[in-house]
Amino acid sequence: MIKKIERRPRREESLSRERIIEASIALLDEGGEGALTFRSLSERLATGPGAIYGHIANKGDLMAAACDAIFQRTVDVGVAGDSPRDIIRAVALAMFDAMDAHPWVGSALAWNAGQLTMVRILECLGRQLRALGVPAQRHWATVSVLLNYILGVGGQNAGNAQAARAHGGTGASRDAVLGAIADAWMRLDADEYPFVRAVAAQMRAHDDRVDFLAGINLILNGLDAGYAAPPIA
Amino acid sequence: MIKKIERRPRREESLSRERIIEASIALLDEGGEGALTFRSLSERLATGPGAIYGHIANKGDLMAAACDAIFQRTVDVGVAGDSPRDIIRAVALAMFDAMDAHPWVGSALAWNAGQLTMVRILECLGRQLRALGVPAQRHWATVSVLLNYILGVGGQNAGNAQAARAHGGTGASRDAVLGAIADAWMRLDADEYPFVRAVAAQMRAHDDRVDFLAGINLILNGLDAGYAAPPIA
DNA sequence: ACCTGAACACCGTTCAAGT
DNA sequence: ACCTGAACACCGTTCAAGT
Repeated sequence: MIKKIERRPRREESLSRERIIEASIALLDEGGEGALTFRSLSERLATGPGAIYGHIANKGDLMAAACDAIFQRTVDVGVAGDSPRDIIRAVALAMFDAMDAHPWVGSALAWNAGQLTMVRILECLGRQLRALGVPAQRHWATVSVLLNYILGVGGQNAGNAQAARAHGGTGASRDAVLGAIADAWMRLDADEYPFVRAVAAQMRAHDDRVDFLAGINLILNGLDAGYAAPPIA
Repeated sequence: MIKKIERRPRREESLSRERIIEASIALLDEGGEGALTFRSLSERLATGPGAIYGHIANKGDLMAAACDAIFQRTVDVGVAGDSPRDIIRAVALAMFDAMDAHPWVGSALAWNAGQLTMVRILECLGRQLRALGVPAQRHWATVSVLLNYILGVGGQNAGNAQAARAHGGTGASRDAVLGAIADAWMRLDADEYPFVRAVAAQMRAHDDRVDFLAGINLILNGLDAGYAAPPIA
């Protein structure tokens, strides 16, 4: 008799929190926020809707865990040797890219200060601020400005992605949405809305990532001038 | 016979878009995001769920209109004679206060560039940037930084309000939530998370409105230094 | 102990039927 | 023309019943 190697059949990897989160991310990436359902999820996992509750508390918990998984490696992008400003820019861009690739993250992302990932990002950004010489009593206010800006852009991106999805496919529909807005702006009254009319062309052609980085730089530049109300213009 | 003045009975103000939006805002203020339902709304308006669709397209439209109504007067806060920076601060604070008083606005607020209110805010902020001497080719990038920051803070406030509502009433529960987070931060590993531990106390005691204004000032200060990557630290 | 899936109490939206 | 409200196709969540 041929000696069969004792390789236990290793049954179809059983239900686990990781497998649930992995499947959730796949569903969200494929179909957007509305595509994650306890029914669609349990179908993909070949189980019943109730089984999921053995591993996660509720849908909010599930969404938070999925966001956490997306941000998992975001903090490690800072290469040793870079300046504090470079590290902040790198981490911010990594967060932007993650939220750009998975737009549903932006809308589901409240502070979630309980999640360890957010704490890790906070720690990373905070250390750079310390290295930049931000005085200790302003540490909290300063990191929270950075994080609020980053998460705010993510949330707006999420809204845009949802609008683009509603108006059509994934590719050129963003241009179509932006173009329609720009056209509407051009039709506004010239006396009442001169600025919006003038800025419409820039809006139509803008690059989200470039503008995002410009905002980070603006905040970093502002650090040098401190928090006091600036001199009267 | 007494001459009755021809004052037509003016039947119980009939269903209208304004009345629907007004009732929606009341429901959202009283019970948060989950309290607005076509059933709860139609009950309050003493009608059937279907009647509402005669005046609004769908729930997204309803939420957008409610947000719009909240921001209606936000732009008029700038008093003539104030400096551009003062006007920007005043408008930003007015938006913060509106989103603070109606936390559901923050989470429902995507760009919504179609809404006239958002265009008006854009126009107001943009004019001040022009007055501050921001070069024309940077107009769009700069207003979008301001707006993304403002809307981002609003979104985070919305998340906090929802968390506070879940954990208890309205008053001291915010302190409880913040306190619980700060306590958790204090228990983190001292070698791995020195910054987060050190900043926990500030976080516990922070004032959202003060920090928000600090962020606006940071951005305004950054304007003077331009958009180029700052010198290596 | 863990999975199953019918059942419950909702939800947004529609539409024949009324007035 | 406009309102009505039952009905439809969902949703998150629960829980007796199975294995």
